Amino acid sequence: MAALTQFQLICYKLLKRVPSGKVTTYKALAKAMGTKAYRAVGNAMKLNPFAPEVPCHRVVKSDGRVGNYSAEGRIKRKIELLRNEGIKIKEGKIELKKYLHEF
DNA sequence: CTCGTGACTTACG
DNA sequence: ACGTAAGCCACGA
Repeated sequence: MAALTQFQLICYKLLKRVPSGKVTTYKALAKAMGTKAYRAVGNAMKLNPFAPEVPCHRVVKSDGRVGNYSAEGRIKRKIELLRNEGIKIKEGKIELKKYLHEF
């Protein structure tokens, strides 16, 4: 059962705001919630009880790299999903200039 | 409370 | 560009 904390709920809520075809970074996410818990944000994604509801695959690292992914297929799956949304990826990297969504 | 872990970031060499 | 170190926060044991 989901024994969620406030921190998690905020992460998911913000993440749901990200439209399809766009991505966000852990940094932007943490900043939007008023904290520097970049790592904690990642932990929240890992927990992700709202799997398809929360587009955790749209969260990438601040340098444009895909980062990690806990679901089946790991990073491969994440890239596939992003590509499916119309996002082009270069050697595991994303053009943040083009796809970065700011809150 | 202290400690270890992590889907991170930045700085330095 | 690459690897390492330090900093940062949340969570479970």
